[in-house]
Amino acid sequence: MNEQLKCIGTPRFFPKGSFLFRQGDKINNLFFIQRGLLKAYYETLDGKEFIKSFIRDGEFIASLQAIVEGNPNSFTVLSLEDCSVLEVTKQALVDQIANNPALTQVVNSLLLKLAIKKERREYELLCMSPEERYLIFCERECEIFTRLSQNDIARYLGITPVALSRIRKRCRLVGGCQV
Amino acid sequence: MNEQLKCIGTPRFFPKGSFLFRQGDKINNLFFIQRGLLKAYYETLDGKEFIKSFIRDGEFIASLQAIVEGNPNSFTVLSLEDCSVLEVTKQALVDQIANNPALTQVVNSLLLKLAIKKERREYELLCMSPEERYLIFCERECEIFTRLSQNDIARYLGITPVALSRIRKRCRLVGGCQV
DNA sequence: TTAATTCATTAACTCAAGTTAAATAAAATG
DNA sequence: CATTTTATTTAACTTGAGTTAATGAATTAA
Repeated sequence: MNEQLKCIGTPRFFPKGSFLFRQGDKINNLFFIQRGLLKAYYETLDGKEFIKSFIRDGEFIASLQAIVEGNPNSFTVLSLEDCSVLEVTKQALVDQIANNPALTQVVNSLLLKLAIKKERREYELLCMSPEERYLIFCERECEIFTRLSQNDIARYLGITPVALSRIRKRCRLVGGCQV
Repeated sequence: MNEQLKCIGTPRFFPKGSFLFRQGDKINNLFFIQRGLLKAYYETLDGKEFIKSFIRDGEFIASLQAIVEGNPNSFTVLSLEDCSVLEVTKQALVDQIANNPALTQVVNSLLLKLAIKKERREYELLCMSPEERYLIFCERECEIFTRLSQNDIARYLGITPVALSRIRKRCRLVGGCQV
């Protein structure tokens, strides 16, 4: 979390189960998470949910497409726990960058980190089986793992809760994964 | 393609079927494509191929992880047609940015575009079926579609050529897709 | 033009994920 | 504590993708 951002942001509290923003909204804000846990997800017309990412303290969430291209936003962000966040408007960020060019570097490195994160997610969805994705998720996200429901984990992996339950059983039998 | 990049890049020619770089290499260069078509792909130990993206004129390809974090690069880039590219070293780019801060904006917008592109790919891999991915690919990439083999298209969609052939048959029967 | 090679389709079979519904288990509530 | 509600597991069945191998079509080379 950057100190310079704190100056231009508004602190906000979102109790567990509240929306930061929703699919279809016009968004012009970025949210820097200071405490808590959230999920960003797509919802289809027939009510299916696909979780894009979990966002935790130290990370930020924004709809690039909405902010940059002015499109209505394509996903929903919901708090899974009580959350303290810093809300920054696009305008405040742009103004601040004008005053303080060093901030461009900060934005640059955030974007770079985001691109790398998305590239890794692409790799996992493209090259790995649901079972492999589950195992690597247990390992890498072990800290938030216990704070999530099977349902949410399944929707993040791109499978149904039923399929995840079967995968967990398989892993238990093999003895590799005792989570 | 940015004029400022042209000054610091070296023009190179890659005939069809040659590698720009390979999985495992240490890369410090970015490549801006001026003409041609390439594929970037992951290769597994047992020889399976997964195509990360196709890159065409006006786009650039680089290994962010390799350049930023100094890791060995995780994918291979191969030319599918004769290609004219502009090779820019990380060092030249960094130097140029020091001299010319405006270039930071250029890099910023490239990164932003990349992040948005990856977000769209994430959406397709997470939320869409192989069949839906195929149909949207036909539609959106119709220009390069005819220049690609079924094999490469399948590996981009995350399925086997056999599965793609079956999908094409299904679509033909329905009559929706006559590609 | 033929032969060789590569690319695409089809068939038969296996396996894992989706779907629906029922059965447990766990958590929240009165 | 008992009850309700929610979360997770299991079962039975369907569907679609992977695998292997054979066939057919299109390209390339001789």
